[in-house]
Amino acid sequence: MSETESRPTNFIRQIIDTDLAQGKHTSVQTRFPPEPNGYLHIGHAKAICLNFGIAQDYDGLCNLRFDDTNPEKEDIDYVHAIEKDVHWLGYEWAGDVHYSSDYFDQLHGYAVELIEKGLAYVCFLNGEQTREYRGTLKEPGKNSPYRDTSVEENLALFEKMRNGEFKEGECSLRAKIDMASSFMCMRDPIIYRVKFAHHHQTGDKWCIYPMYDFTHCISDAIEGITHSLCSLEFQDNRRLYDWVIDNISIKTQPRQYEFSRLNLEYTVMSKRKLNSLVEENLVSGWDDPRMPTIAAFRRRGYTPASIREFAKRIGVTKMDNTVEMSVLEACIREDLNDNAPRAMAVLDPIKVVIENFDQDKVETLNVKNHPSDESQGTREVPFTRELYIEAEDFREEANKKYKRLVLGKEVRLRGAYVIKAERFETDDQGKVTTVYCSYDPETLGKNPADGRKVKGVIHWVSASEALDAEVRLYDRLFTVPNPGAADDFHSVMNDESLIVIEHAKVEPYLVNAKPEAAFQFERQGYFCLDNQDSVEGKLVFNRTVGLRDTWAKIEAK
RNA sequence: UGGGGUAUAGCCAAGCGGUAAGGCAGCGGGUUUUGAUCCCGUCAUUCCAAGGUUCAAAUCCUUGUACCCCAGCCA
Repeated sequence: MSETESRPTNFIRQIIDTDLAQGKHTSVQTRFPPEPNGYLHIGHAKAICLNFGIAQDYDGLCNLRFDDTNPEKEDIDYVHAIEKDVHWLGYEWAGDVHYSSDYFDQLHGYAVELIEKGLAYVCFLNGEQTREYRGTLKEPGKNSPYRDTSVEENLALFEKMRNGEFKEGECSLRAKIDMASSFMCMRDPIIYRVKFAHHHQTGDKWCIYPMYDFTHCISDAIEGITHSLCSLEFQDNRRLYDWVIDNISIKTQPRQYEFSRLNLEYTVMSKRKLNSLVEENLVSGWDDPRMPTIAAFRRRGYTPASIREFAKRIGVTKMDNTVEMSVLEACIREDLNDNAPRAMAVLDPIKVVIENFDQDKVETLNVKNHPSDESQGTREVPFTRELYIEAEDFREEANKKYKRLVLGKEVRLRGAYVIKAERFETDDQGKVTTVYCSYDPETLGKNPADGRKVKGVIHWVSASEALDAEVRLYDRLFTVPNPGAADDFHSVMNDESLIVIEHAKVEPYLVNAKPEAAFQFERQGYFCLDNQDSVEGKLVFNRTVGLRDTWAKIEAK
């Protein structure tokens, strides 16, 4: 696709422009810093495109850094999944992957430095007491009784913490700042806690782990990050970020800027809710095509370019926002309209018998793979006496607005002939099973010579040559735009978010389909082969997104 | 009067004292062997509200209002 050529403009890029113009920086260094405790979702994609996009446009660098300071919640599997997602989106990080845990020795050193400066102390208040001492939003906290322990003793105590001489929760290292600060995070925040946990990178080397606020700013400084971009909820934390940097002997001064997270209509983005969808088997897994995860979008048939374009279109601001699904859908349709080869598939088949076509003949038709892009070539599509068409494409009678096959009238078979419905058969329930037609052999690749107008065009496949395929039609997971606001999201789940069509009929050329590669099934939408369940002998297609359907609107009126 | 943030169309979003970009969605029309695509047209006399400054205000000032975030040894 042709991604919008113009460079995005947003308040962060304006800050960078100013910094560069004023000589505050000569180059730009950003980072994408996920905690490896889950799968990336479309909201992370926004952050990835922001950070890597800025690095690209400013000839700078963007690091991939795993913010792995809480081993209990993290797993090496997530780091691999995240690396894959970032690469899939089309980005390359600078040098090796970084980990906050790479800096545990240095972090420890800076903690000791704070203690030596009288700016940190070991506190033996338990969790409950710590909370009580912290005060409330409107009332100041009070000083910990351990706040005035001598530097020497704190040094010894911290050493004992490090050596595993205290139990988890027994004590913590706290920065000595201001228990009356209006910023809750400045009320002597805990910067190290005891955890006898095995770490996926550092093994059992440590039994104390640094907290986010202490770690992140120092990691940024160590890596020479110039602009540290994070989401809005860290605005208060910026005061602590700056306090730490200002009070340790480190030369670089990274700056933190905050932007708003992405919210998407009809889905949820919180890790907790996504996790329960998986845990409760409400979806098949983290990559269930209905999920908002990167892995799910990949499996569903979204392209990296479409996600990047989406990130560009939604912009970057500090405003709370909830983007409509239609923006995402427009991005993938735009890409796939240009790039997806066309094919024909019949999802709800009824038989058509062309009575004046030879019984055993298989005519090979050459059909264009793309209506306007000649470079995509043609393919061979077999035409036979018996075909399948979509059940909804035939009616015994209909008004002039219905441009499909009607008894006694003509319609064009896409890429083939004009046919006329002569009679039909139904089953016991009255459902049409077979339509007997005649075809006009003079209409292949041209209109009827006598000037008859045939305005309808329908898709079809050869009954004998078509392949069986399972087709999965996905829809939004929830019935309301903001399911996150519901008391119980279970009550607003869309029970028709997945419709499985077991026996769809697809044209034979689709046997060559590759996982995740898109096709447009003409008149229906964009589909790709499922990357998990499609195996030799069993084709499984996922609907990425339907075509715009103005007929549905007309019909609804 | 705890603090930190944000208010521009249905949804995103430009705008940075000189008279409201763009995208998505919608609506109307044209082309079309996909009811797709494509093309054309249309869509904020007004920027949360009310005052004020100014020749000129979405932009500056004042006072309000609404919404989001902060009291994890999570990130």
